[in-house]
Amino acid sequence: MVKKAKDTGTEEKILAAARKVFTTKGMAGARMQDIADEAGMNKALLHYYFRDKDKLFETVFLAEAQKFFPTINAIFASEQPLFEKIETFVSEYIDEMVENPYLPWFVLNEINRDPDQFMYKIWGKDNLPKPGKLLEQIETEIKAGRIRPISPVHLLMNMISMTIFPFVGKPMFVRNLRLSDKQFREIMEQRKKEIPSFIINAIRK
Amino acid sequence: MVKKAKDTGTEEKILAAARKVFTTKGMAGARMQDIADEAGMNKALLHYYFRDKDKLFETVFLAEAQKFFPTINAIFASEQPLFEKIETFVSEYIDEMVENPYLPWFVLNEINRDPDQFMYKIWGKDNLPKPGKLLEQIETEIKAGRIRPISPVHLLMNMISMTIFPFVGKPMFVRNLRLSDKQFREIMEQRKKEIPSFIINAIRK
DNA sequence: ATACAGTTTAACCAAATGGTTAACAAAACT
DNA sequence: AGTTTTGTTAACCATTTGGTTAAACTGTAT
Repeated sequence: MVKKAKDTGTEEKILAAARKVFTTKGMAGARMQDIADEAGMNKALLHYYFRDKDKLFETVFLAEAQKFFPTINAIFASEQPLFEKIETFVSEYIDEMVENPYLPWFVLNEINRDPDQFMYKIWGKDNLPKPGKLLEQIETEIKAGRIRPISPVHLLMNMISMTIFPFVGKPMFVRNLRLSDKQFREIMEQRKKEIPSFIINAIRK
Repeated sequence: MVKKAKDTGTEEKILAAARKVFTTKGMAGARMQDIADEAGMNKALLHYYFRDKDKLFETVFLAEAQKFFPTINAIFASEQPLFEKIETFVSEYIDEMVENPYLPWFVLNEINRDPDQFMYKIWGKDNLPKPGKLLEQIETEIKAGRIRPISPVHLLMNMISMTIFPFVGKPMFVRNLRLSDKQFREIMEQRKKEIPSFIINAIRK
């Protein structure tokens, strides 16, 4: 009853290939044959390890989605003061996306395909991300007169938007601002400081 | 040689149906039969009016993309002072997207599928959107000491991100913040004021 | 009425695609 | 060794899907 002995890691090869194909072409556009080719093996093997296309996709997708919503709850719920929390959030997200630039597009695509089904898979029924604490913190700061009055929802949206959107719209930005890939990465690196400072300037009294 | 006489507007029906199906399922996920069903007619008619799937898609796509990049160049190049220009941009874009919420996702999806091909189709070879003037304006304001020093590229990215991303990530926001469709629309309406004021607070000295 | 062009449909076709199967190879086990 | 279990492949199958065709229908001009 030992686990598969030798094994060059066929299963891993499949997952890697599937990830590549699914993330670039999406579920509908991906072909099982493409994945088999990419993995350098027979198509039937995909079915041997992962029953069918749906199952394979779901496996890949869940693994990727975990990256996209990483320690989000931990950050939201932590005891850090507001400004620090913003810095942590922005910085960690950008780091993740610099390494996997296709991620936001892939995940958002799925969310759009079937929002309810999706959210349910990621967070279980009740493990929803709770921005509640963060929203409270914002209100507290406003009442204490330390930051300008702003609807917490808008602040949250602004932060998330500025952090994630450049990656979703990367081809657009790269093309229209005539950026090289290296330049783009540098700019994203800068944004880890730039966004928090932008936000803080906007709200600090 | 009169134009097609009668005509209940078959061509328009096809386009409307195709738009609906393509924008919700994407090019790869859309089925010609779906479109025919949606339009209430025989599949062959689609080919009669628009040779093949690619042509039909391109027709729909170009029409939609025009909405997404509407008067963008006019705004960028106008003589309005910086702060007003920001207000105009945000406000016009949000108006457009409130009416066609699927638009950003659809267009960005295509850009990702084939960035070069796409950009080429939208703006011709040279009709690229020129953020140059806007970027200059920003630099002028900085030199004049009226706004804090900030890289124009970041400012541009921030503005575009805050404006567009909430629509791309709508299902995510709606779900996690537990918003009704009506509430979402109200929030977007608020953002027409909120975003410019947020930006101005962030950069004004 | 008849002819005729443009329009619409049902039936059909070939290629693509997800999935299966039966045979074969390689370990693992006795 | 031989036998059983696991991994891998080529060939195959059924369905889906984009696209075609030939016939039928519609209106208009002759």
